[in-house]
Amino acid sequence: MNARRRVTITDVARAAGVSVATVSKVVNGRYGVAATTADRVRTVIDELGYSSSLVARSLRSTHTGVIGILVAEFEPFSTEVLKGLGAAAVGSGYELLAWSGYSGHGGQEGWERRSLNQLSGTLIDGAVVVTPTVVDADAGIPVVTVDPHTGPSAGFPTIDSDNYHGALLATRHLVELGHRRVGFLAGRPGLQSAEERERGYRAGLAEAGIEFDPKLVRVGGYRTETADGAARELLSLDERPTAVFAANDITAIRTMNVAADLGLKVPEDLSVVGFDNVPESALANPPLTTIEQPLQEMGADAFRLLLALLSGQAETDTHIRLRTTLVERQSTRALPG
Amino acid sequence: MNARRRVTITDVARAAGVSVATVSKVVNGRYGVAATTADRVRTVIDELGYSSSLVARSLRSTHTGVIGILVAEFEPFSTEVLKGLGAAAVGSGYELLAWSGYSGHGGQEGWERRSLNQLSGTLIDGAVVVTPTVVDADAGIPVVTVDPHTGPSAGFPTIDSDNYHGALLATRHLVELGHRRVGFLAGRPGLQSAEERERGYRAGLAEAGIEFDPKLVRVGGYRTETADGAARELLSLDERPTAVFAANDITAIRTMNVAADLGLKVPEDLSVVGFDNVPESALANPPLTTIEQPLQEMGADAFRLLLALLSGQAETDTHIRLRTTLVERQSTRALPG
DNA sequence: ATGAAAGCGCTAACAT
DNA sequence: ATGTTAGCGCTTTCAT
Repeated sequence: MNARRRVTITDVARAAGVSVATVSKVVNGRYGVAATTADRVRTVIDELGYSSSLVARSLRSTHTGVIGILVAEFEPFSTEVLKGLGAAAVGSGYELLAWSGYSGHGGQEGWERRSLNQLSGTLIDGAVVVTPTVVDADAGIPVVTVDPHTGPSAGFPTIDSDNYHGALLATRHLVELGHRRVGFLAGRPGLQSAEERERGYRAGLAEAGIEFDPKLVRVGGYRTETADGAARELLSLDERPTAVFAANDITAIRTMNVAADLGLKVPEDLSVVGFDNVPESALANPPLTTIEQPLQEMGADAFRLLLALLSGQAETDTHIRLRTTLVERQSTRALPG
Repeated sequence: MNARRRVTITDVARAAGVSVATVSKVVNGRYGVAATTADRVRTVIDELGYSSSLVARSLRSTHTGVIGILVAEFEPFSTEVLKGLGAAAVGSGYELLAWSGYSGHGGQEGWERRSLNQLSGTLIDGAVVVTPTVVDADAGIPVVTVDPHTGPSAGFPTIDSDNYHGALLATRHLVELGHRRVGFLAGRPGLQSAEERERGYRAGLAEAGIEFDPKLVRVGGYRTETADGAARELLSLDERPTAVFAANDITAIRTMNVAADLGLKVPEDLSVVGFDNVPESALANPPLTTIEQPLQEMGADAFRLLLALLSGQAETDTHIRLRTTLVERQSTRALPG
C-alpha cells in the first residue's frame, strides 16, 4: 500500500539515543528526565513527526482522554446531537470519537452493546450513547444515554426531552387551527418516546373535546420505509384527516411527499406537523411546522453530565429533561370554513 | 467507577477450557478447530457477552475493517459530509469512526497530522480527511481528502466541488437582479477554495461589465469571529453595497445579522448570497439564497474512492470535482428602480 | 486439533 | 537520571 511505516516510540528512542521509557516520560511530562535530555528528545519528536499511537497507549493505560459517542447511524438526529457535544468538548481536554455501530454489520440488533464492548475498557474513558434501545448495565465505563428508547428508567444517567408536552403542543396547534379530524402517524411501538407522543396526541384531542378515533392512527415507525404505506392509508381514508401529526420529522416529510403523490396540497388540503426540528425540516417543501427538541443542547448537556460522572460529581440516576417547543413554518394552516 | 471488568479472550478461554489461541481461531473463523470445540467456545462467548477489543485486535493485525473520518470539528459542513459517508458505508462491511481532532487541544494547528498519526497504522485501515489544510504525504494508510484547502494538487485523491463556477453563479444571480454594487465577503486568504470563489466573483462582475472595486471586498475568513467586523465595515461604507456575496453560509448568516443590527432589512435593503448550502442556511431568517455543494454526495464519493484505493483499484491522483448550483431562497431580491 | 509463545506500541514499576 | 522489563488483549506462527 504505502511505503512508510508509522513512526513509533522506538524510532524516537533510537534516534535520540535513549530508551523508550525516557521518551515515554518526556511525552507524558513525567519527572525524572534531565532538561537537556528532554530537549533532545523533543527535537527528535518534532523532526520525525511522532505522536503516540492512541491504540497502544490505551491498551496500557486506564485513562485515554477520549470520549466515545456511539450512534446507530450518522443521520440528521444523531449529527445534531454530535454538533452540541462537539461544541461542549472544545477546551475540555477531551477528544471526541464518534462511532457508528450500525454501518458495518447488516443487523441493527444490539449495536449499542457491541459498540460499547469493542471500545470500552480501552479506547474511551466514557461514552454517550444516542437513542439506544438496550444498554448493558455493566459497560465498565461511565455512560450517558441521550433519548433512550426505554426511557430514563434504565438506570443510566439520561438526557431527553419532554415528548408528552411536545406532542400536546403539536396537537393543540392543529386543533386551534380548526382541525377536528387529526391523524397521527405513530412512532415505533414499544419505544417510550413513541408512547409519550401518542399520549400527548390523545391529551390534545381530549382538551378540545374531540373523541379519539383509532382509524386515524397508523404506525409510521419513525422510519422512511415504514412511513410511506402508513401515510398513504391515512390519506386514502373515505373521511381523510385534514391534518396529520407525525411522530418525527422524517415521517412527516414522507407524509408530505405522499400527499403530493395523491394530489393533495400542503397546507391547503392538508396540514402536517412533525417532531424533532432536525435541520432537514426547514429544507422540506413546504418548510415543516414541527416540535423542537433542543438536540444540540441535549448533546452539550450529555457531555457535561459525562464529565461530572467521570469526576464522581454526578449520580448515575441523574435525569435531565429538556423543554419542547412549537416551531411554526408553512406546513400548517387554518381549516377553511 | 463501575465494578465489572471487560470480558477478555482469556476469560472465555478459561471458561471454555481451551487456549486463547483456539478462541481467537473460533472468533475469526480460522480452520483447525473441531466442530464440537468451536460450538462450546461460541456458547461461552454468548454467555459472557464477549466481543474482542478493537484496540487489542488492531494493535496486532494490519486490517481492522474500520474507516476513519478525520474532521477539525463537528460542525454543519463536516456533519453533512459525514451523513453521506455513513449512507455509503452501510452494508460495505466497514465500520465508521469519526474523529474530531480540534476539540481536545487548544491549537487548531496541524490537527490533520496529529489525528492521522494517532489513529493510523493501527486503528483504521484508511481515512477520509475533511477540509485539511496540510496533509502529510506519508500517512501510511490510504487517505482521501474532501475539499482540501490546498486544492487537489496535494498529491492525494481528492473530492471537491466547482468553487469557481459556484461563485460565478452567485455573482451572476445578483447582477441579474440589477445589483451593481456587489460586496464580497472573502474566505480565508491562502486557501484554494477562497481564491477560486474570489475568481468567480470577479468573473461574474466582468461578465456584466462592472468594474471590480477593492473597497467592496473584505475578508470574512469563513468564520463567525472574523466575519462580524468585516461585514460591519462593508455595510457601513458611504456607498454601501446593495448586495453581498459571502464566501460561505456561516459568514452569510452573520452578514444578515449585522445588517439587522444596522437597521437594514434583508432582502428589501440588502441581498445576501452564501455558499455551501448547509442545512442551517434554510433555517436562517430569511432563508438564505446560496450555492449548493453536494456535501453528502461528496462524502459518499469519498467513501467509494477510499474503498477503491484500499483494493488497489484507484490511482492516488484521482480527482473528483462535483457541480455547484444556485439555490434561491428569500435573501435575495431585484434591486428596485 | 490444540496450545505455547512471540510480539504489536506503549506505560509504569522497578532496578541501576 | 536513565534503563530494563513485564504485561495490557489479541493474532499468528510454530510445535506438539
